[in-house]
Amino acid sequence: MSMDVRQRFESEVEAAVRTALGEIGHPDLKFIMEASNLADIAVPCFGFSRELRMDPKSIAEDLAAKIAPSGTIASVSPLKGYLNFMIDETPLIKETLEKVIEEGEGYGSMPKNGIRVNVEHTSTNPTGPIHVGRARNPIIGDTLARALKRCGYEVQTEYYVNDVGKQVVILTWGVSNVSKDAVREEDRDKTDHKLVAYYREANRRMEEDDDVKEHIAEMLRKFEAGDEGIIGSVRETAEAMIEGLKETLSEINVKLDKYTWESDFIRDGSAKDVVEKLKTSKYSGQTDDGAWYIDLKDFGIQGKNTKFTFTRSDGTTLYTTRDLAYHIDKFKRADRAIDVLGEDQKLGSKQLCSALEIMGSKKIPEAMFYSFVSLPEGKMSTRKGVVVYLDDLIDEAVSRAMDEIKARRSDLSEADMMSIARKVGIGAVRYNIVRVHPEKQLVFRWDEALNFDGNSGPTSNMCMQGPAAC
RNA sequence: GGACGGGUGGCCUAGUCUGGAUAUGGCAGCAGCCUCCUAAGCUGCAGGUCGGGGGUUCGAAUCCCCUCCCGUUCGCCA
Repeated sequence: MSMDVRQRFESEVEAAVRTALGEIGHPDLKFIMEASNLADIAVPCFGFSRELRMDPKSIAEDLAAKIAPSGTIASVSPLKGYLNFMIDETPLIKETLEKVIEEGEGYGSMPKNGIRVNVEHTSTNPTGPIHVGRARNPIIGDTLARALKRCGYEVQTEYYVNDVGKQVVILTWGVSNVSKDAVREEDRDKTDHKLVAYYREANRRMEEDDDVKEHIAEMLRKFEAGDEGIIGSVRETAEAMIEGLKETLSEINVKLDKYTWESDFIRDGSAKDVVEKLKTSKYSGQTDDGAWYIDLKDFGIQGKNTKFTFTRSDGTTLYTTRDLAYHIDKFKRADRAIDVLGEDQKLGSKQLCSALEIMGSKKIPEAMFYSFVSLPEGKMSTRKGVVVYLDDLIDEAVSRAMDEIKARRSDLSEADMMSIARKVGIGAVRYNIVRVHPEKQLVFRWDEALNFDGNSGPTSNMCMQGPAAC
């Protein structure tokens, strides 16, 4: 493959500077080339001062005088100690356009590199609809996955479903014990929205009624003892919830390749294997009650408690134990694993990595963290019902886009207008999330989230589609 | 208290890893631009010295040290 115009420009600049330095008697001086908004390539001459015993400004002037524009170099000029090179734009534009036409949608993609990357994202607890507090997760994850594909990686996206533990058991109790009349009818006809009402009611009753509390505790004990009936009904509830979440995700063009269920790692015994393996480690120990832990103080974990518990005193496994089994499984299928996680998972993620290291895993997952989106009035909570659902945000975005389209393109059919409104509205939502650094705290405001002006999804869409339309 | 993030014009934000020239955009504000093509747009004006203080360097938003504010976290929860 021959060099493109840009690469040619770069090597011509490098050669020209090298030659000019030779002409002033210093052919071996090191220099850097950088992009700037004043030049296509700039070479700062400050580093030469010491050696040449001259001020950078004069050096740049001397060097510029010795370089004549040729080939792809359209001009050379000295400015305040910099040597500024401009590229000849005509061949650059011509070549770029030719390439865009030739490669079409694939333009900008890198060749396949054969590296398998697993991107785990979303993985929200199946206890309620996705709310905007966590909406960063699927959007960042999906965008990352798409970018990695463009970079030539073989990408698989994956959702880890937490169908184990207290929260889903509470939900399951609610679904089978709370009557339909006891919950407020949800207006949205989706399983996640319907089921969350039972979750809230179950939580409320559990707090008020000790019998309910005991019943749920009993279910949890049976679950952990491996009671197939309970495990099965919890799984069923979680599956129903996931169906609703999948609909939401598909609304924002997110489709995950694989759903992995936490309970599977209990059933297939791999969580137990992790336990046995960790017990043999020199870092492991047991409390008086019989719970097992590993001490991670040698692994950069600091604080008053450096112990990471991996079994309860009754020998049952914990979330993180299962997560270890899950990551071991992932690495059988991928060369790299990237986990998109809320910032509350930072310590857990670190512990996971250390434990994997102790177990002798050659591969360690990479985490990408994001901070939760909050409301002006504070944090969102599914249990308390203080939330803005992603579904509502999507609807609102699409409806606002629809208003705009109606106002300017009344010639289109209703169906066409709707189709455009969906693309524009959803693009606005995704772009609004992905445009800011993931770890930056973000407060959700309707007018900002749905602003279609300036630095927004719709504007970038137009920039992309404008030229194509021509 | 420890660990880990974030702090950039009135508001939002890029740049920080890999130190360079007048610190990137947007929103809001002001002044303009459609007898034709998407004005969800464009042009111009005004506004910041990058939380604060030291240090390294010819040069610091960027590296080092100290400090303040905000967030997350430190469960035999998930």
